[in-house]
Parts: sequence; structure tokens; C-alpha cells
Amino acid sequence: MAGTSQSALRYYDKIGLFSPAARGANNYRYYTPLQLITLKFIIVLADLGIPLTKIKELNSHRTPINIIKLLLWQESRLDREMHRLRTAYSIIHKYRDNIQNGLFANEEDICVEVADDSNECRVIFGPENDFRGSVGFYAPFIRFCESAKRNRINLNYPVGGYHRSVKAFLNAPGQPDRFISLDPMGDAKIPDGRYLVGYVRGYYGEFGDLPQRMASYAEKHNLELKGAVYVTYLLDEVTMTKPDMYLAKVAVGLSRQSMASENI
Amino acid sequence: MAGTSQSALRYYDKIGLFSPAARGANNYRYYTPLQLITLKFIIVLADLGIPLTKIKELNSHRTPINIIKLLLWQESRLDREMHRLRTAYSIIHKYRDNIQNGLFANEEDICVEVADDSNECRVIFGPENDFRGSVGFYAPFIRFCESAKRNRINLNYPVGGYHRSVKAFLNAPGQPDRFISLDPMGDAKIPDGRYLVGYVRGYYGEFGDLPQRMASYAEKHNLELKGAVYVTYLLDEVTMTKPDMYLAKVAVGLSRQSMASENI
DNA sequence: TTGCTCCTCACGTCACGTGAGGTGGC
DNA sequence: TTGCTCCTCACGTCACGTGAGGTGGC
Repeated sequence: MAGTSQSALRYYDKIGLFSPAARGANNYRYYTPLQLITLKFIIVLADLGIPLTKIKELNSHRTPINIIKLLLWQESRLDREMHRLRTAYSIIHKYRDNIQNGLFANEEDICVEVADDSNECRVIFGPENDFRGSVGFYAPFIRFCESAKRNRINLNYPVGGYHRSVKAFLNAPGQPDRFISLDPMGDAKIPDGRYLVGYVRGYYGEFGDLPQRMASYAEKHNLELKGAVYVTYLLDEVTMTKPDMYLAKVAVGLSRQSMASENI
Repeated sequence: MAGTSQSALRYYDKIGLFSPAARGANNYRYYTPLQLITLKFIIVLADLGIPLTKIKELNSHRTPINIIKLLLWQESRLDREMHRLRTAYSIIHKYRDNIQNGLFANEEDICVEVADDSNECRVIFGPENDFRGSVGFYAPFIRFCESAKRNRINLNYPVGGYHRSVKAFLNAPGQPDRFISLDPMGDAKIPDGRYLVGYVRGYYGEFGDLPQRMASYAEKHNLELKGAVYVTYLLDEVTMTKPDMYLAKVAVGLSRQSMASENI
């Protein structure tokens, strides 16, 4: 028989969805040509992902209207499922991107990068953090996670940090003003412009001498650090086994009149 | 704990994917803060749809390269899954469309319809049929189904018939020159132009007096029937319980110089 | 006797959720 | 004694696929 397997037919028989018209003396299942038509109906709906119980329900009251209702119901299920898959796809893409950038990054180097349409990075901002009385960033981070849940933000995207100003970053590099989710569907984006970029390996929120190195680099090359600072982890707990091997990328905004990048 | 359930943690423990660092005297599971990091890694990958066995495998050789490999593997799985869902979606849409048209169709009426971009209907043609020696259209239809399987055509879309010429249709309306699959992703389409359209209720391949009625209607209204004929079933075995209640739509090509539709 | 096709029954799949029944410390 | 939170089993989920072991007719 075309379209389905023996075991499927036995299963349909067992659950009472579709039974043979007759059993032979040898106990074989015999189906009539007309039953093949019913079977086609079942296979089509089952292939659309409609549960067999729904198909069985339909069997007793099968009208065009009820079919349309069932199809609409399945459409909305498919909508949700496709949204889930697209989200998973986009998270995977983001991680692959980060990992590849992390593997190719020269950790010692500090350099100028330009953000524009070609490498647009979208984000979602969390609420403003409050570090009063907290050691490390765990308490505000947990608050961020809770607010994310309320706002239906997917926490599986990598998380980064945002500092309102260079001064704030140099002051307390481990205490961002806000956490950000690197969701490509986010409504905000890291603004176009030029950034001074450095990398650092180590635990979350620990930046070693990178802030100073970046500041002195800027001074030496006559660059004016200005605007916001974005910290993203290219290699994080998903990628690396040891927390001291995480790799952060720090991007510090540069003013427009800073020396052009080709001079560096 | 955030991000997962008790029963999931017990399950991870059971399959050896992620076990607590220690058990209390009361046999409680106790996790260290560092373990929460490992857990986050597991949850992220599991939420992407990666099977737990794969995550477990990864645990022993976790490197950025291996993560990228795993993510690429999952990407291709998601690709296939999304393709399946999109196909299901499009089949559902086609059926809904057909059913709605079928419910609103005036069965007695014959009228002129215009096919253009706004109601484009794409199809896939099956091989040429050979009706020699066969009664009804079952043998050629089964050949069509077999060729469809070979050519990876999805047979869950509604199937219709194509007659090369009006003469062929009037001669043997139940024996189309080719079967067609109403796949919206098909590479062919029902050509733009004007069609004389009629409906008929009944078994597959039975058209009653519709061909004659359409011919005499054309003569009376000075319309020249010309070109191909397309038969599509708006209500078929998926929609209707009784085979004598199927509803076919017959579209017969009209020459350009036929009387304009606004005169009818 | 050997193949062949069908049969029934039981178990596995995958990642948990859901009771039932029990425990330890307040 | 009553709640509370944890525990361990065991069973169900969904649509079959896969053997194991048996049967009936050529």
C-alpha cells in the first residue's frame, strides 16, 4: 500500500482511528478501495502534524467548516513552532559568530573598528542596574534575568554590558549601567560610528589592566574616548569550560574628530 | 533555581549529564554556584533543540571548534525541520483556500473568470497519461503517484487534471492528459488569461453534463473555447466524507477575442 | 521442508511531568 | 501533630519502529 507503513496501519487500528473493513480467516487485515480514500484523508492531516486524536474527533463530525477550524488551529500551532525554530536558529548564528570572532581575535591588540550597516549589532537593554551594597554583579544580574522573564526576553542569547560613559567604565568596568541581551531582533542597536576595541581573557566582570591600556593607547594616538562602552563576551560559559578563559570584547566609543583609523 | 525544573535536574542526574556536587545527609541534591554555570551551558544548548546525548558527548571534549561543529549540525537539522513546517503551512493554506472557494461556489453557475497575478495558481505537472486499456483513471493515477515519489513531489497537496485542449476535455473529461499537483511552489503556473468556469459535484472523473452545458453556454454567448482545460477539486476526500459530494472546478481557456466578461 | 507474508505482544524512543508514598527537620 | 521541601520509584506521553515468536497457505 502506498503512503503509509504496516505498523502505522496496525497502530491506527489499535487506537480505533482506522480499522480494516474485514479480517480474513487467516486474521489478515483487508481494506476496501473506498477505505484507501479515508486513509488518504488521515495521512494528509497526520503529515500536516495534526495529532491523531484530533483526526479521530473529526471523523465523527467531518464537515468543511470543522476541517477549516482544525486547519486554522494547526496553523497557529505551526506559527508558534516556526517562531521557536527561527529563534533557535538566530541564537545559533549569534553564537557561531561570536565564537569565530573570538578565535580570530588578537588578544594583545587594541585597534579601531567602525560600526555601520555591514556589521550591525542589535541588542535589548535591561533595566538600570543598582550596585549599592552588592559585591560583584550577581545581584543586579539576577534582577536583570527576572526582568527579562517578565518582558519575554530570551535569555539564551549571549549577555553583555553597557556603560553610559567612558568614565563610568574606567571607574568600575565590572559594574555596567545596564545588561544587554545580544538579540538580533532587539529594538536597539549599537550606534554606528568608530570604536576603540580591546580584548581581555578572564572571569566575568574582570578586565585586568585593559581599561588603562585602552586609555593610554587613546592618549598616545590622540583619540578622544567619548560616548558609551559595550562589553560583549565572545567566548563564555557556553563555549569555554574554564571561567578564567572567557573572552570579552570591549568597544569604547570614539568622537568623530578623533584621528582617522587608517593612521593607526 | 532559575531556568529549569526539579524534574529536569533529576533527569539530568539520572542520565549522567549533570549531577550535583554533593548529597546532603538528608539525600538532598546540592549544587555549587560554579555548577550553575555548567547548567546554563546545558540549558542553552538544550533549548536550541540539541539532544541531551549530544550535549553529554560534548562535555568530555568541549572546545570552541567542537561547539561550532555541533551548532552547524543543529543548523542543518533546523533547516530541514523549518522546511517541513513551511510545506505543511502551505498545504494547509491551499486546502483552506479550496474549501472556502468550494463553500461559496455557485454550483449551477457558469461564468468567466480572469487569471492574473492577483490569483496566480502554481502547479507541478505529472507525466503524460496513457489510458489505453484502462477503465477509469486509477492506473494512470497510480503511475502519477509513483513518478511523484521519484521526483520528490509532495502528494499531500490537492491533485488536479490538465487537458491539453478543449476537444480532449469534451471527448473524455475523466481522462486528463496529465495530472497536476497544486503545489504553490511549483515551477509551472496556470497561464494568465480568461477562463470559462463551471462547477460539478460528484465522483472523481465524473462531470455529468457540465462539458455540454459549458459548450452550449460558450456558443450562446459567442465565446471561443480555446487552449487548455484545468480541473481542480475544491472539495475532495480530505474535506468530504462521501465521494459523490466532491466538488470540481473546471476552467476552460478562452481566446482573447471572445466577448468581454463585463457583458455577461 | 523451505520461503513468504501476515499476525500478536512487548519493548524502546525522548525529555521530562505527574502522582503515590516516604523522610527529615522545623 | 501539621506543613514544608525534598527524595525515590513507576507510569504516561506520541506515533510508531523493531524484534521475538508464531501461523497459514503455496
